[in-house]
Amino acid sequence: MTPNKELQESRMRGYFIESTREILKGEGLKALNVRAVAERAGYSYATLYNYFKDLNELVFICVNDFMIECESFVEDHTREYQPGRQRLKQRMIALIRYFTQYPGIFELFYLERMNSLGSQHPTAAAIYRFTDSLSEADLAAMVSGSITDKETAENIRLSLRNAATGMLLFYMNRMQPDGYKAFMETAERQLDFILGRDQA
Amino acid sequence: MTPNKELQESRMRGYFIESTREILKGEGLKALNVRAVAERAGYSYATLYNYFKDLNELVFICVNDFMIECESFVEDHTREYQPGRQRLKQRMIALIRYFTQYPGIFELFYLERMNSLGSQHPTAAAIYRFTDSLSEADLAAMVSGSITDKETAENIRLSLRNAATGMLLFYMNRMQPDGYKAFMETAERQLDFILGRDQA
DNA sequence: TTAATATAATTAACAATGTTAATAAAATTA
DNA sequence: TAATTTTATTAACATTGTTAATTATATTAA
Repeated sequence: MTPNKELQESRMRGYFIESTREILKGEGLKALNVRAVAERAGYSYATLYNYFKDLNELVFICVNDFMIECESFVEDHTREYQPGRQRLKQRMIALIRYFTQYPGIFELFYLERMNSLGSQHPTAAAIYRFTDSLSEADLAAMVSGSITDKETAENIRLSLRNAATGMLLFYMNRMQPDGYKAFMETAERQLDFILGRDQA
Repeated sequence: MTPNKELQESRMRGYFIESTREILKGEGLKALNVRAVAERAGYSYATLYNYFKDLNELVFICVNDFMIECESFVEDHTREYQPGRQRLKQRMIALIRYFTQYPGIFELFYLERMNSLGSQHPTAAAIYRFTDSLSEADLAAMVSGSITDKETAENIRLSLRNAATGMLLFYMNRMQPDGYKAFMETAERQLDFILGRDQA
């Protein structure tokens, strides 16, 4: 019987990745450390280093997973809409919902640790383009449907990105506006303001 | 001769505060630690604890100093303008300039460490209101001059705050858009978009 | 002025965390 | 089954924040 080394290794990696995911989703970055990850995975802290270069590697893997997860979440919540302005708004709302549900993931994406590694890291670049990738299709539809011109679409793209991350940053870091409901109402008003009123 | 205890203590505090300011402005948060602050101040690391509760206290003092400094910077750069939309735009540009000049201060204001302390801390609240306080007067002027209605002014206020912090966040963390000049052009376009074209 | 006391500063030490080196355990092969 | 390779664990080190113990300095009372 020839042991399947690759399968074994991939399982081991999986245990640590799953453990990291759970901590990040549950308690957030502050609670993440090598010993906590290893303990939850059922191994000693040093074992982790047999499968990953360092803790950051694990974090990056999770960031990529979360991006995919968030994208699916947004997709699932906007299936009934046609590409265009209304769907774009709903997509942004879904994005905001996802992050308020998992504040630790937002923190991970836009704050702290990303800092520690250089900006050229592919994961950092992917995060940078993340909200853009979510708005891309709808903006294209709006342009081709002559609802907006190209330049405005570009401004909307940037404004949406800043509005989403900005509002979440302030909401989570300083808990303002106070309470989820008030926050979502403000968010919706902001989105309407950026996306403009009916005009086509 | 009766020694002036208060003067002595205030001088000592000053040495540590100045040291902290220099490190934050120069090398940023990552380089800030108790031993570095104390060494630059010319004392042992433990001496710091005779004058400050902990490193965070020192950081908060600096945050407040930097807010005042930034406010003066903005004021100095917009003296020639009348209150209103044009000045508001210039004020935002000045704000962005200040933070690009001192990335460490931006990082300090909006990222990392603020996290570590609760959101109820008065310094956190002051940061939250910081951009609002800069835009307040001009927005009021725009409303009273019937250039915008109250609701729009409120939307502009939020959008400006998000745009400023959002663009800086992306620029500094991921160095995008590439280069200072391109960044400032994008920033100006964004501000124009948010503030709206001539309409009064 | 000098001994006693209070104040202030320093070194030693501890805890938490990331990481690596040395050792032990387990699995594989000859 | 012994030798070897692979994998996992414990020990250990570095960094950082913080506190305790110790030493040095300044102040006060005789």
